[in-house]
Amino acid sequence: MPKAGITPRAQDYSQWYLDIVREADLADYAEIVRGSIVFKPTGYAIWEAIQSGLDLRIKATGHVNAYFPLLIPKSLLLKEAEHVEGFAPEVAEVTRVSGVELAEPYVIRPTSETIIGYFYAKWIRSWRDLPLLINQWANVVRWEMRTRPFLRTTEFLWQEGHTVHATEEDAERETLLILHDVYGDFLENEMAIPVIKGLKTEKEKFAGALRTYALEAMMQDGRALQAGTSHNLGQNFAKAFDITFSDQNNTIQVAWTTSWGVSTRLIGALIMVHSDDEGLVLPPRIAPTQVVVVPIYKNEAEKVSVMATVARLTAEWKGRIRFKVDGRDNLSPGFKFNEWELKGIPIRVEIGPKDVAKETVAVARRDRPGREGKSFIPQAGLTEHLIELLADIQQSLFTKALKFREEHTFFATNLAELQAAVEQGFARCYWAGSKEDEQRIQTDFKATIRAIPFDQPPTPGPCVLTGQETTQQVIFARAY
RNA sequence: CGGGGCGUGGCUCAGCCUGGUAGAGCGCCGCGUUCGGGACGCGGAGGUCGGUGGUUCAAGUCCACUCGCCCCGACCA
Repeated sequence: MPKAGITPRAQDYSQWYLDIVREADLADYAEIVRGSIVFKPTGYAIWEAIQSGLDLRIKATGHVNAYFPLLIPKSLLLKEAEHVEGFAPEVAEVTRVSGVELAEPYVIRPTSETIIGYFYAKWIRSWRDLPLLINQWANVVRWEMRTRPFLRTTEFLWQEGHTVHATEEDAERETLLILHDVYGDFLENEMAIPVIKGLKTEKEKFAGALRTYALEAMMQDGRALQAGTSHNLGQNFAKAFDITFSDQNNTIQVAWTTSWGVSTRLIGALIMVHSDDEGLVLPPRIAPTQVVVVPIYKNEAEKVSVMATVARLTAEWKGRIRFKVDGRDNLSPGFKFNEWELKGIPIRVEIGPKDVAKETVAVARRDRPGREGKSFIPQAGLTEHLIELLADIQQSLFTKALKFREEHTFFATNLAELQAAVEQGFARCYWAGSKEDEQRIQTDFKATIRAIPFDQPPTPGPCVLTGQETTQQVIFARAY
């Protein structure tokens, strides 16, 4: 039974997504600021959980955090030709202050390669200064044409890593380290989102990059969402910003740089991968609250004994389970059950007079909504049971998402199959086409090459478009 | 930016065609009864009708402009 206020996915997937955002109280429209949202406390708490999981991994791989200015002199942005061209349409400028025209306008950063490049050129003198491994948590502004809460907003929050290396190999190793050990590990193990990792085509790569690697996830409507990118910038930015160093032989060398980022879009991915028609579903490792306790009583005497039991049981949870007790007196238990399901709390524990008498509790798991996911278990050993259950929910969410992706991925040998596949999910196929061919597929089928996956076949086959023999397979999909 | 739809109490919407001074349900506040899957009764508060300008004796209603949101498309994390 779908919740009041939530459009079923099958009826209108876009509307379902917006309903979840509103009903789970994640965000509010900042209708006075075009394309912007307010991250409400529940939505921001999810971002904080994402931040802490990523920050841990970013630091574990040797990076440190810093912060660079929001405003970038316009002249700096213009230094890398391909980069300018890529971002020009979506850059906002500050041209006047107090009514007076500025001698040189500033742009609000759409990303920080340019201003960071300027400072890196100042800071780096010797091979001993390398590698330089810095990350920043920041907001950026891109004036996109069409916005959607979390998935694409005018201003968004993200982290952007910017590193400098002495050799091309080092830069490439860094780019892949981030892709696998930071993003891939975090997405799959913390967010329970299975990803396809691979290389972007020339058409899809970051403006100014040598090559771009990305992680692509499948949403429940079969569309792809780029969850993160890691760019090997080669020497393009180093040349434009004069990032050079003296090597061991005292020869001046141009450095190699990388950049990589994930954004608050991940919250959108989280919603679209796991949630259902009952509301939000949060993986336990990301959920700001993992267990909610709903006490049940109908008079003061029952309240006293129930709350005593709640206090005794939850005392053991501190430091092991993130939980809260819903002590609101004005709402019925049934209302609370529905509300916490809507908000995606992984486990609900109900404790009433019968449980006090029988030394049991009712435990409901969110990944199986309604009464179906509810069982009565003894109070003895409850803490361990809940911890195991959280791990089980985490695992089953990942397994379910992976199964969905596999069931919606099809191998295409011709254009008709390719079209049919991208209407359902991902199309995997041999590809030897040009950039123009890729554009044609996009025009005809609304699908783009999301990735050239790392796992490639041992044997060649005919290109889905040209028929030419090739060993390269790609993933086509409609994308967010 | 192009095509379509929509802005009226916190939310969902009616009223607009055919101008006459604003309504419903839910929510909210108070009191009481309730409480194991979205409780009920009684009483109450709450709206310069997205904004600006115009037409008119009179505008939520008609006209123009503008801002924002949603859907589809092109651009993108």
